[in-house]
Amino acid sequence: MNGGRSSRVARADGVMPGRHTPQRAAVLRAIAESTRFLSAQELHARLVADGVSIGLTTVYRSVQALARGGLLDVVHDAAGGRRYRDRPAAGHRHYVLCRHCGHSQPVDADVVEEWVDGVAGRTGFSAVEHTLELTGLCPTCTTAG
Amino acid sequence: MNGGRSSRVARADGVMPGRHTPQRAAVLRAIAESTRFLSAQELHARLVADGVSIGLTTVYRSVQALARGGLLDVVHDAAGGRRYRDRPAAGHRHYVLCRHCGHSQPVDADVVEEWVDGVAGRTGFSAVEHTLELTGLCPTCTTAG
DNA sequence: GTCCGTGCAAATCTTTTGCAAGGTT
DNA sequence: AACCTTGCAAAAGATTTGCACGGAC
Repeated sequence: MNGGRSSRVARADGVMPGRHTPQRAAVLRAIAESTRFLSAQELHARLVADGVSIGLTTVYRSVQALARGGLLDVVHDAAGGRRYRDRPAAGHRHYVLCRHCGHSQPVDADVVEEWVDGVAGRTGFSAVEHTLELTGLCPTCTTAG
Repeated sequence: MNGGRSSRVARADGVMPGRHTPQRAAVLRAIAESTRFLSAQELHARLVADGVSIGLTTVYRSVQALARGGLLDVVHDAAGGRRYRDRPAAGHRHYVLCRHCGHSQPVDADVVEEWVDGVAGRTGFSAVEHTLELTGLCPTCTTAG
């Protein structure tokens, strides 16, 4: 999907920094294909199941780099582990995750963003950053009961 | 587990599930005394430093029970670990944490709560729950920094 | 050719569990 | 006396790191 042939740091291309390797391409692809937040372990299992030869360590390092670069969004699961999902567009996005099937759906959180901007002024804190995680039961799982 | 049994000793500062022991009282006291979110390990270190005889396991079990009972609020630190703080009043509260000194300050998030209520209707998800964490630099650290 | 990415094993770290002893009610 | 809580040691996991090799540029 990306024609990332440029030397490096092809941000506009949506490619991770660093060299182009089959493993990284696979991680990127696997993440882009899921609407669920996946843990590094799940991601690794998926890749291996798909016949990709990749080590768990590499998956960890990949998602780490991608998250650092802002290409992935991260949430914490109940156990405290990290789960990743590709970030649909530039900027900060929030999601509702289904507690039952794991499906995630972006939600428009402009109201929250604005509120957060105001927090700085109201509290005296500076450089305020935020994390917002929503969970629930998706329409399908709600119906299926 | 806990489950609101008939506890004869209703404490002035909150209901401690289960029996009344010196260790639990100490955990409760230590948590109530701090405006910082503390990890189980930090809490344990503090207690021991204060001369309280208590095991790390007990601290873990205590915060676990307290959080489950809604007496503590929880956040995740950068490493994914859990940190606890007493919940100032009934209901759900949110805070801004100082990334430098760890101090935390409750913020009024009614706007967000209302927005969250609307998310269910807008997305089709049901039983929506949320987690909101804010970090920044507190006034003191902003000035000093 | 150089440097970076990979991957295995081992190391770390946080949190949980088994179980016997002691405290509470 | 009955049952719960404690706490040590060990277990269970998740994530990171050391190091040597192979591929990317």
